[in-house]
Amino acid sequence: MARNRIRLSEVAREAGVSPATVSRAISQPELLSAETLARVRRAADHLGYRPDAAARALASGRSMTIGAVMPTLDNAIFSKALQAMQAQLSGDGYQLLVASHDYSKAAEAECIRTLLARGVDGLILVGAERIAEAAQLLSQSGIPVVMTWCAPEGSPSVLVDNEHAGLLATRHLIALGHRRIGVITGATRFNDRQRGRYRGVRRALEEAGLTLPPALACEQATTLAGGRMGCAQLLDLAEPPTAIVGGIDLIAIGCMVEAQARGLAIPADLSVAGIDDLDMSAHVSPSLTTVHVPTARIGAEAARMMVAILREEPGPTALTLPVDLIVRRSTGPAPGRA
Amino acid sequence: MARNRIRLSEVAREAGVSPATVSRAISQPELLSAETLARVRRAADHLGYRPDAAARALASGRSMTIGAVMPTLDNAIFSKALQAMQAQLSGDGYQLLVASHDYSKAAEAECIRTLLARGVDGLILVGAERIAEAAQLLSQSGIPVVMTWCAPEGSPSVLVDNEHAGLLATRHLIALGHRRIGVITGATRFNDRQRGRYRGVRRALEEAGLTLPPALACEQATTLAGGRMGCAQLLDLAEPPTAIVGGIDLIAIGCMVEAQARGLAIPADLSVAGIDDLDMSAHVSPSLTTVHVPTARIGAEAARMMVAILREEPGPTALTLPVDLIVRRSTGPAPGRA
DNA sequence: TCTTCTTCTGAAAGCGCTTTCATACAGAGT
DNA sequence: ACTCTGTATGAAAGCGCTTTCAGAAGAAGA
Repeated sequence: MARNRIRLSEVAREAGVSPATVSRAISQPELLSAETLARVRRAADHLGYRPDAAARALASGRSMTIGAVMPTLDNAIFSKALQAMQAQLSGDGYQLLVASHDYSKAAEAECIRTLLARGVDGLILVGAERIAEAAQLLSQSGIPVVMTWCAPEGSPSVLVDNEHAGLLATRHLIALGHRRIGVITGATRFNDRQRGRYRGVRRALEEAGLTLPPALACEQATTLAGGRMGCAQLLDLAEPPTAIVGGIDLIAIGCMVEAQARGLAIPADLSVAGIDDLDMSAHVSPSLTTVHVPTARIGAEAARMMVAILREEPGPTALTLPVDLIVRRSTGPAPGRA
Repeated sequence: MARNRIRLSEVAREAGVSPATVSRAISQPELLSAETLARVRRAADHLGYRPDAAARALASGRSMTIGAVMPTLDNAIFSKALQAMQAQLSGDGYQLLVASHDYSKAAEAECIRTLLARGVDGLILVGAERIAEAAQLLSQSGIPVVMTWCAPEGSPSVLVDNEHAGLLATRHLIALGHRRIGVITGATRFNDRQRGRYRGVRRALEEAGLTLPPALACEQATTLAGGRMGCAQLLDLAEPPTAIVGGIDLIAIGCMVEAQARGLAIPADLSVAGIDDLDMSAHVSPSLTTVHVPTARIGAEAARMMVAILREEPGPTALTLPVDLIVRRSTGPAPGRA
């Protein structure tokens, strides 16, 4: 922190008012007479005054900082949400403090601890599931928490119905006549989003009286490479599936790449559907049928909700954003039913 | 900020020492006797004491916070660098304060202003070019700045040789016999990285005695869609190029998608090369020939350098990371030279 | 003219920590 | 025994701002 900066007291002297008045000019200008306000502003501009955030935070008990804890930044769905959060928050004078934990629940707790120590005014988290220590830190802290993607009933949240997303993708494949449908998800153990999507897939199959043989379901890293590996595994089965649902688009695209590398035509030999609707999904070839998840809006709405809560504005404190099926070229009739 | 937190003075009372001693136990434990230190630690653990970051920042003049100003988070190269920075910094007890400006120089200056007001101890920036106002803010602030990707001589930086990257990609195409080579870059006006790459392309062409007709060079958004549009533009020429260099992989991949959508075979009808080496570039079909840029390492090294500067450790203050050509399947001999 | 409000401004007490300076004490040297 | 170090701790003064409380000044009502 630069120690040679102009201080509030110097502005006060320059403007011929007390420090208290300068402080009010910054945070509660409506309390001052127009004339005084103008004088203070002129002095502040003239000296190039910038309030010291640490001092303000200490004196006021508010840091104007929101913490965001994400699994990773290295995945468009999260970096996009973050980008939207940041844009929304900075419009309201807040700043984002970012931490990521690479899908480790212990690291997540550590992130939360660090951000709390930084005195964030609120915390935006991904998913509902965390270790007891983290949950305790949160409840002790007394600051508002907004959860995204998944959340328990009753807590402030911006959600998507992951189960419904899985359901939509799978129903679409069933409607196309597919009966052997495979599913590749990310690790479900520490990831309630993937778990919900997987549940949706199963429910759609049950609805249609179909079963999901264990061999047709596998878990992989939530990356393109993971998708390739999962697809390879399914295609190597004695009875490979005619369609695959990927728990996220990255996995689905990995499937397509692997299938094409093996000389299969998509969708003639294999249909592939994803969930997320990344930018690139419309551009891969063939374009990917997927379930659109409004990632950026999740970020923006979470930020908006956080600010509303901090300002104690009334308003809905739980929001579920719609997901919808986007049919493109990567899915088609099951072989033999064209 | 929670106001019901345990304070340092309470720990002091519990441990039967002065507040100064507790403070030293936190930041300069080597000054205390083993016995006192243990007593203070026990008391702190027992009460669940967490120091208040704002108060520490105010009293010490150090916020233990580093600001990072990125063009966007919605591009893997930056989110990956950020992820690496964050991992590196948190190991050293620093936290990242992130801001993004969507390639607007005015917004960038505003980001810098905001982060400085937050009292960051250092600033990591992308690119060397910024408006005068921003440059002035930086020099006035007196805090260390590390620039990444591009930087003027003499300032602390972690660079890649963008010109060399453009050169490598283009030389490779020339070696394959291509003579009409098109180039699609991001806007070069406010982006010194893209400008450097473009320069490299031109230099390679000049070396080979080739020219770059204006029609074969175009600027587009640094997105997949931008690549598609640029490619469409080049392919619609009376004499389209036989090879295209994309200023970033995203553009190159967009080129491939567009060319394939028009029924062209890659690389038989058109060769495409990118620069960056995104994860996905190895997995698109055909896999993309590109110049590897060590994005994550840029982030990690910038963070490391920043900490070293803050600790006044000696060490190199400018680092240039190597780029190298990765030949994959998207480039091949020029038509008629197979 | 004298209250009674209202509106605006100032004085001063912190916010929770760090850090300088001073002090106390133990051991070493003479 | 007496100074001289050096080490371990404490007292107290801030860091730069916010906010409570009180007071001044002017407007309005009686």
